[in-house]
Amino acid sequence: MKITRLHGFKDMFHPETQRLRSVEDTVRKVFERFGFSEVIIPVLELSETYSTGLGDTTDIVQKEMYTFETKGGEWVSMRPEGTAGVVRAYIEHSLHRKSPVTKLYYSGEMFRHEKPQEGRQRCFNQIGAELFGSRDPLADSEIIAMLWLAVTELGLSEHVELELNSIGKPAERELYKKALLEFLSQKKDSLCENCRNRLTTNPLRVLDCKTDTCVELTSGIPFSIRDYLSEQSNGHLDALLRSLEEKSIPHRLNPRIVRGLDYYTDTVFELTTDKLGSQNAVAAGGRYDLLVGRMGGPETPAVGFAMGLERILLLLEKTGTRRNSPGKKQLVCIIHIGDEAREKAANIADDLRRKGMRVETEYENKSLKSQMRKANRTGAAYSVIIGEDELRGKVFSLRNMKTGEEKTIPLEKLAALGGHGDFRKLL
RNA sequence: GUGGGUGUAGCUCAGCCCGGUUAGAGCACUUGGUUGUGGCCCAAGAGGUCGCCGGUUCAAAUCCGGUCAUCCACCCCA
Repeated sequence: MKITRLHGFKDMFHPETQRLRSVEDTVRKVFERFGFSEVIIPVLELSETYSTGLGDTTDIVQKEMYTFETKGGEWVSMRPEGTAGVVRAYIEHSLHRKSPVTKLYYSGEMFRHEKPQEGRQRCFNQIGAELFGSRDPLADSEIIAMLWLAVTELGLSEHVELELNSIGKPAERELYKKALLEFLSQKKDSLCENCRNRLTTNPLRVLDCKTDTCVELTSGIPFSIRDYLSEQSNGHLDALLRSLEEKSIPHRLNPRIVRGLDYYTDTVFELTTDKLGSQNAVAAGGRYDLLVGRMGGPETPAVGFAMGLERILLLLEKTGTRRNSPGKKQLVCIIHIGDEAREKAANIADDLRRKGMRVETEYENKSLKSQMRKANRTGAAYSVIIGEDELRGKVFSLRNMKTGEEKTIPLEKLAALGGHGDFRKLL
């Protein structure tokens, strides 16, 4: 039996790894412009970090976490998302004492035991940001502005939509939920089977259903969550909307948005696309004013979001969005003929690499033709050829692979080549 | 957890319905096309337990059953 990777896990190789890192880098730089600094936290935490953080009843905690007992008898879980761990670290290091506002971002792999499908893996990368210490709507607005700038710099702003909503405080939400339940129960028969179950599990989710009859039914609801929000929550939402208008950030108020995590209060938002099938969210977040307190820290308001890097990659691919890649250094291939030349080639390669150049050479004796083919295939800009003739004359042949131009040059010139090793000057 | 699709060379796939000699193609790889020069072209070569197990049959990649893997969709989510 061959050993294979775990179901739902992916190996990633060259051009893709580069694309992912470049997306990550772009986003990271935007975050830093907003004054966020990176936090690196463990992939493994005590399970209660997530059960109290995300809520016992959430799907993530109930059935999607990789949880196991350590030899020491502790129950631990692989992180299914970033916020809970960042909050734990925020509390553990008493960051609230160091500064009234703390802005942190993280990037890394998350683990969820879900059924994999397009745009959904059991291990995926998220980059996310959390702002602690402000309950002002301007903080929400800044977080959203940062997300928007990130997708703009990624070239994706045309392909995504920013949807937001307020789900108020738990007590307000409960009232709304109750009213919703009452309304929906009366029309139970026109709901899809799923939604009939949701009535007992999570009535808010019915709003999210895509079934035609459910959409029709829910769009006829004569009241909205805003009717149940406190003056403060409504004011918060209004102020946020106003700020987004002023920053000209396109957005859509969508009263149907509900989030899967318990910790959100007031603002929730999603960055969605219609180009990834049912995996339509590429980033999501919101405000969570109660979480720090709930996890044992001082009452601290906070807002944040996370972005799925693989989904961003998929979206870039599907929309044919070109990103200018950082551009690799030009490659030089050292080609050798004969044992003596082979060793010489190894030394020249080493020398040029110390000078900062990108250099390839063949380890074994191969024909000139095959080495040239390889140089061509790997996209070398120049070839340095060391054969018996060159060795005897203490020279090397330098070939420009694009033009085919070739010249014989004394070896000392190679040694005297400056830091950048500009071969153009030699030709 | 539920439903559907697909498993044949490193990759993308044909062949399967209508069982039958050494299981194919393209790409990639290796070597060569007269002495030490790449790209195009040409030739040769290497590479496969036809996912696995069992059944039917004189004979199975092909038919049947099971199993595993993977993908897609639902659920949920980034």
